[in-house]
Amino acid sequence: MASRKNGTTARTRCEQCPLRDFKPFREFSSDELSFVSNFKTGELTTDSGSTVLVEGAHSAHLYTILDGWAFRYKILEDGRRQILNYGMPGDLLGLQGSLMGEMQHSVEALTPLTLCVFERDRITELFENQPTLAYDVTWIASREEAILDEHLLSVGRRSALERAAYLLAFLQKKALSVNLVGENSGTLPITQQHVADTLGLSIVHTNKTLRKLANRDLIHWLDRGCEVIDADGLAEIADWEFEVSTNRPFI
Amino acid sequence: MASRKNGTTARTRCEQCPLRDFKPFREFSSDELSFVSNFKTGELTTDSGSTVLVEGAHSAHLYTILDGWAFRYKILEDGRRQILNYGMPGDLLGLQGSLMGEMQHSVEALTPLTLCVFERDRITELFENQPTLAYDVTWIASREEAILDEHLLSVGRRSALERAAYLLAFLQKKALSVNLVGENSGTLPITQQHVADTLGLSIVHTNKTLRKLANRDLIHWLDRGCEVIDADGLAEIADWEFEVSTNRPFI
DNA sequence: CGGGCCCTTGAATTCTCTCAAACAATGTGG
DNA sequence: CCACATTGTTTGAGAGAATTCAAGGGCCCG
Repeated sequence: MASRKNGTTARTRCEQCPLRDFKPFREFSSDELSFVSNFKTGELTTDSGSTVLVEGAHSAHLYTILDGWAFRYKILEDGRRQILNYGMPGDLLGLQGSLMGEMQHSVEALTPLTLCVFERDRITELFENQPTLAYDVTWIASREEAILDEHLLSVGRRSALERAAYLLAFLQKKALSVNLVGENSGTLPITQQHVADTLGLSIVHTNKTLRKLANRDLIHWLDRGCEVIDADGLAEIADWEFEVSTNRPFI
Repeated sequence: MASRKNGTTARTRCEQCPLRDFKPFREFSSDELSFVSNFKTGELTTDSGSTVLVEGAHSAHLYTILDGWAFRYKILEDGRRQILNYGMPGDLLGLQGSLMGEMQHSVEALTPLTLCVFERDRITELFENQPTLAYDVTWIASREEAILDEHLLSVGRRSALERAAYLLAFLQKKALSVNLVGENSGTLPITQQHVADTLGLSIVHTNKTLRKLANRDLIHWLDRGCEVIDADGLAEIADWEFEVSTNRPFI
């Protein structure tokens, strides 16, 4: 288990949640807002690199990312790791564990994280009293599924270059939507090992593939991060279109 | 668009749904049952090979498989196809489209299918009046996500032999749970092309890989189907464990 | 200053793909 | 009933992609 800085009580009040100002998210009714405000039992801060949720565990909590980057992954017995998806502000962590008992994947912080903490046991309350929020939760689960579909298509059928292009375009567009990077600024806080473990490639081949993208001036690879220069160019290589989802929910 | 035999009104009454007799599914309260019975607007029968849902479409319907096999897939512009998952009795089709507007993948019948038909627009009713069923829908979405995670791990990190072993073990166990095959009988109604498109391999290499499994007497490959001899042996090769989910929901 | 982590590169090996060809089973029309 | 087209499986061989092994360099931190 990894280290955690601390777990203080709620600092950010839901009524003043900074995420509500972002374009992509939908508005809450005052009823929904007060429910969520009460549903949130605290806030958790973690170091970069710490493990937030562990495969096999029965976590008592459910989190929404308030700030920072995370990733979900699974590992085989001999250590081979597959990164499944990345989490950014507004993303829900641990829903699977809440519904199905045991976590089937782990979650690790890519940067220092700020998480809103919810009690797993109280999710029934949400379904019983807040049908619109329940719908939102299902929407979120369904969206995650759609993204996994796209990842699976990528890993299964795209070439190494296309895969890398897709991943970086995806991360850039997603980060952009929640202001983690700007249109022409900001870096993705990942290493080439993360890219390799997401694409299902070795680190050596990943390195050579990223070099090709860098040589075409689509990205700049920095010390431990990636600056995306031309996300649309990347998306084009991958034959991928980003669907701009406005009005998306979060809890 | 593919051909369809016909689309008659409900034949099978929910109160006498044959799926309710299977071990893995949970019981309904009479209230839930009457809601679902009313929620179901008809029954649809399709030929093997027909397309049930198309990527990009705004389907007005949502289906539960009552009988038969199906698969979900996505294709790239140049025709490369990735099969995402397989559908069997009790599985929900088209939820993503219902929640997010547009279908992001297609669904095709692997055998003749019998589907329960629901109206997309009425899903809000379900969330508003049936919190337990709403929870079930979320559970189902979440479970699909967990399966996709496992597939992604497989395609990303397992060797060709491990991948094939995992897939066949998965299909066999899943089919077994809904009586589509017996413990020592029944075949998976797939071609090697389906296996290839699921594993992200070429058909030639898939053929050679399946041959290895057949030579070890783990499977028998028939004309257009696969007979699994030793599902546990396959699962062992893949370092995979099937989680027996008893009491799982379906709509 | 040493150790650890990350990026980079070359070379040999292994895996997987494409191309090509054949055969078996099925179905159709004459 | 046979000729023929179609679909699915099988095999070999050469080409291409990706892996492992190996090694070196840069940077940060204790």
